[in-house]
Amino acid sequence: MPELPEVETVRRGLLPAMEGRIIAEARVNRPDLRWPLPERMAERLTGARVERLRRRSKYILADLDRGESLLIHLGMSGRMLVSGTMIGGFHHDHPAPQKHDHVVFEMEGGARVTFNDARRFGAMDLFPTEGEAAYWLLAQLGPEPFGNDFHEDYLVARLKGRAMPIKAALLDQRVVAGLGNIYVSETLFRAGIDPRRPAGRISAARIASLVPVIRTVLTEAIEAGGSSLRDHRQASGELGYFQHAFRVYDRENQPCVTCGGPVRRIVQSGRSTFYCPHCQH
DNA sequence: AAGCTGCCCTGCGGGC
DNA sequence: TGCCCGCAGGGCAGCT
Repeated sequence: MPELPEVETVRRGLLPAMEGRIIAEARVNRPDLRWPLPERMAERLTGARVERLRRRSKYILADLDRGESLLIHLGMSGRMLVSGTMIGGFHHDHPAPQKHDHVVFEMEGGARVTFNDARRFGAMDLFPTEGEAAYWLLAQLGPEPFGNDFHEDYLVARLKGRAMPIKAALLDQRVVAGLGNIYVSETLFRAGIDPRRPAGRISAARIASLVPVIRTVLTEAIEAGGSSLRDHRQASGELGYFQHAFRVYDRENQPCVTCGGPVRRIVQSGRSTFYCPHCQH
């Protein structure tokens, strides 16, 4: 499900319930998600204070006051839902427990945060906060799209000589962190680049043009609360609405917003790509 | 070493 | 209504 905009939307929704607050009780309803949960996770979290709630790529990171950080990944179907707080002047009651509620945080002050993940491609782990750079799930990640390390010269150099299609290259989290299947298709459409083209054979100027396009697409998506196709919910349970702004994603055979020709769907490395063969070269 | 494919898992929509 | 198939916002592991 969640790419950078969805994860950022969830993080922002969790901030008032979690940042600066103590986890009064952590409950773990099963021993594993994608991988086994860390040893004694419930005990290691219960009583800890969340000093900061950050995002890196598609991961939410909660720095605790005990030298450890909690990593949360939503996989494809993961949700983090807040209840028991005031939202927009109304009290948000605790809902009935749902199937696939795998981890629950009761926060001091009455908020409850529930991690629900039907497909269980999500993950949680604990790592030493000081050891973040060496931590295996984060060590290989490329620059954040909004960070200073992500710029035109970097992207041109990083893709130079690469034979893989530009679609696959932008999906590679070592090149740039946080893009997924939706936003790569949307980015390449806006940049007018054919997703099948070998990354290293696209002119430097056109590769450079991807940098501001990526930032614009992600910014617009965050402002819309992400894209809700199937699973994505904000922490409040609300839907995102960027799917209404899709120009090509999930629009197979519908008219291109620019030329009116049909949007095409192809499969690249096992995943759908949507593009306009008339507008993208 | 880069670049493929398979696979983890559940749920849903469409066709018959 | 039920069954089967294909497909889904990710990314690791194991090949070539």
